[in-house]
Amino acid sequence: MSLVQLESFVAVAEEGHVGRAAQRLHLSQPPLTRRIRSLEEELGLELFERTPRGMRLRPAGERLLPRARRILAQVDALPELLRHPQDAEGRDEPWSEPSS
Amino acid sequence: MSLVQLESFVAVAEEGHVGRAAQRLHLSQPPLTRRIRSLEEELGLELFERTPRGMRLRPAGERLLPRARRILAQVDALPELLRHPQDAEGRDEPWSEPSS
DNA sequence: CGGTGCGATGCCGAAACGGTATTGGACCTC
DNA sequence: GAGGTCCAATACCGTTTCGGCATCGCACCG
Repeated sequence: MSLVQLESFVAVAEEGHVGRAAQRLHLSQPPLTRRIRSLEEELGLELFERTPRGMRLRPAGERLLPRARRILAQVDALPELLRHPQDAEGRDEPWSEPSS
Repeated sequence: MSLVQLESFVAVAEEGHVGRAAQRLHLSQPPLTRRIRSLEEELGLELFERTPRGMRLRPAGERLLPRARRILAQVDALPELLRHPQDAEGRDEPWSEPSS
C-alpha cells in the first residue's frame, strides 16, 4: 500500500468519477483506474461499486475514507513540522481533521 | 514523500547503519542510501549526520521518527480495520503507539 | 437502434528502481 | 605511518513499473 494509492482512492471517492479524479490529479484515466484496482486487489476487497454513472463507495470504502484522509494530512504536515524546532516533542500532532 | 521512504528512514534510524537496515528490509545497501538521500533532498534538510561509524539522527530526524512510526502503524492497521465492519465509525483509531 | 458516458484493457515508450562493482574517507592496528 | 577495515556514496546496467494513447465493453438514454 502506498500514499499514491491512498491519495488516488480519496480523489475518486470524493469525485465519484475516475475520469474527473484523474483530471484533479493531473493524470489520465487509465493509470488511475489501475491504481484503484491494484489497491483493491492488494486489500482483497472491493472499495467501490461500479455503476454506469461512476463509482460509489462500498462499506469498506466508507471506512477507509476518513482514515486515508487523516494519514494523508499527517504526511502533508510533516515538512512544516520538521522545519520548526520550537514545536516541543510532547505537543505532537493536533490531528487537525480537514473540516470537509 | 512515500511510505517506502518513511519505512526506510525508520529502519536506518533504529539501526544506526544503512547496511544493517538494508539487511532488515531485505534490500542491498545502495538503494537504501538513495532512498534516504532522496527523502532528505525532498525535504530540503539533513535527517542524519554521517559518521564513520554509521548514521546518527539530527534534530529534524528526531522530530520525524515518532511521527513516521505512527503513520506507518496507522497504515499497517488499515487492512484489518477494513475487514471488520463491527468497528463503529466514531471509535476511530486508538493510536496504539508501539511500546518501543 | 444509434449515440453517449463511463470504467477496463492492450500496447508501447519513458522513467524509476534494485543489484553488482567500485570508490572515497575516517578510524584502528601493528 | 602504511595497510586493513568499516562505513556510506556513486557509476553503471538490466529489469520492472508506470503513464499515455487508443480501443473496447457495457449500460443507459433519446
